[in-house]
Amino acid sequence: MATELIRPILTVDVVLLTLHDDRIHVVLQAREKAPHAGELALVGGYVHPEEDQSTAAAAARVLRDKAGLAVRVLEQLMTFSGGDRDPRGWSASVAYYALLPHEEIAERGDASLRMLPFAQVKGLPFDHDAIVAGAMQRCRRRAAYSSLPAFLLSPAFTLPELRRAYEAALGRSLNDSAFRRKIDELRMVEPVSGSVSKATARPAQLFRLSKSGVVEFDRTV
Amino acid sequence: MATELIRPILTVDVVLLTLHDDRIHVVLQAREKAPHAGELALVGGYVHPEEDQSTAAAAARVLRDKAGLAVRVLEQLMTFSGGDRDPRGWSASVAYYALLPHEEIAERGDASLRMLPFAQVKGLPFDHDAIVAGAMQRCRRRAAYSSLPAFLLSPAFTLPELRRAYEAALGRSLNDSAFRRKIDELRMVEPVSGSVSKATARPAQLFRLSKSGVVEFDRTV
DNA sequence: ACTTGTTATTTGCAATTTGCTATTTGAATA
DNA sequence: TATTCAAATAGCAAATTGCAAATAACAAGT
Repeated sequence: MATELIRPILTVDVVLLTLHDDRIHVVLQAREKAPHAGELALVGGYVHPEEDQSTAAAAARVLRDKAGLAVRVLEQLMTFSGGDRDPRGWSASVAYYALLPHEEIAERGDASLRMLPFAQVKGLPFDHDAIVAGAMQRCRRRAAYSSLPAFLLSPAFTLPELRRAYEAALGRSLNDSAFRRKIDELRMVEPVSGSVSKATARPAQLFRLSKSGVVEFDRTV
Repeated sequence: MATELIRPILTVDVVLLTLHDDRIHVVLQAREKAPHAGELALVGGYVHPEEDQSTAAAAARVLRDKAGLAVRVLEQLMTFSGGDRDPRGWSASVAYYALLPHEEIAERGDASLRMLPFAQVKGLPFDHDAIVAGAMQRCRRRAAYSSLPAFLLSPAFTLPELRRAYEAALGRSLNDSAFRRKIDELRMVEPVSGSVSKATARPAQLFRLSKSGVVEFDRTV
């Protein structure tokens, strides 16, 4: 049957999110090739069936090869498709989102990476604006009942830092004492020895996640 | 570049969910062609780039042509991919889930459709077991803060019916009076003239959704 | 050493939300 | 007309959440 012969282009795109200045930032990279060469866009690339075990593996490979990054959280968002989204033809892009601490980008990330506050991300090529918007919406919702925002931070963090990560992800401020109570009841974190001095005030206790991956809770955070 | 020439197979699969006997059922169809000809599997098919505007359009087309159904809710779940999931080669399947009232299937659905309680769905070909499990998990979570379960019912329904739909979707029983209070506070439904007699007891008021699509709430239902 | 400023952390209570149970209502049936 | 059944409502107890004051720890200046 002829239709089986027409196979669309399959790509992956990764929405890299991090925290800076108490705001979620999107990590972008100037495109090396046409179309839209030179323009800032999501980190992405073709799926290579002969070497990628899955689209998730393709996303991890692209992150590694093009951005020099390894992430602790890489989750699939959804697939964007159609004949108009890419001038090269009918295509489907499996979009992923990844969270990583800000230091990672500076220390290990490719020098070509740029960071933009989410609110300022617009005018990206292809349908990348929609992909970014979708990723933020997913993260917002997921932040409400999971440990996801903790992955915007280093493995060891303070409770005020964790609260600010949640606030940035949720887009609203949280009551501090209620937040601590919840984190405690949900058994989300455990203390690690050491503390952080914030220069001119009482130092905060350091914590780490009690489970290594993203945990979903029954209740809201 | 050679890798651009190797394009994987792209398909869509739809997890059709409905309510029967207060339990979520999955609608399956015997496959017409190899591989796995004759076996029950998800309704699905190839994406046809020349006629499908998007994978969502492909899913709607497949539902229409292979199952004879039009659904009010068709949402993307996620994409399943890899070299092992289909003997025809490296493939990606964009999975969707759809909800529809039980009567629809009997009245308009193709005669080849079969309905199985979710708990009994296993041993499906390809990775369809995983796709069904993913769809149920997504629906469970989404049911907690949206009007999704209402789409398992006819457009006009009673509050006891709506509660049972939520209970089936959430997998736990709900307190009746607390449920009514929530539905009221969320302004989810509005009464329609007429009522339903349940044979031997007080008839229930009929309601319809106040918004036509799936609505997400800030609070839990 | 002592005071002041700043942020972390704890505590207690008020307000809200939720869970539970009993009561009332409306229709079919005997 | 009395009885039965499920729908719908009402009222209170328990749990959760929001808020604000009190306390703690450290740095820097007096």
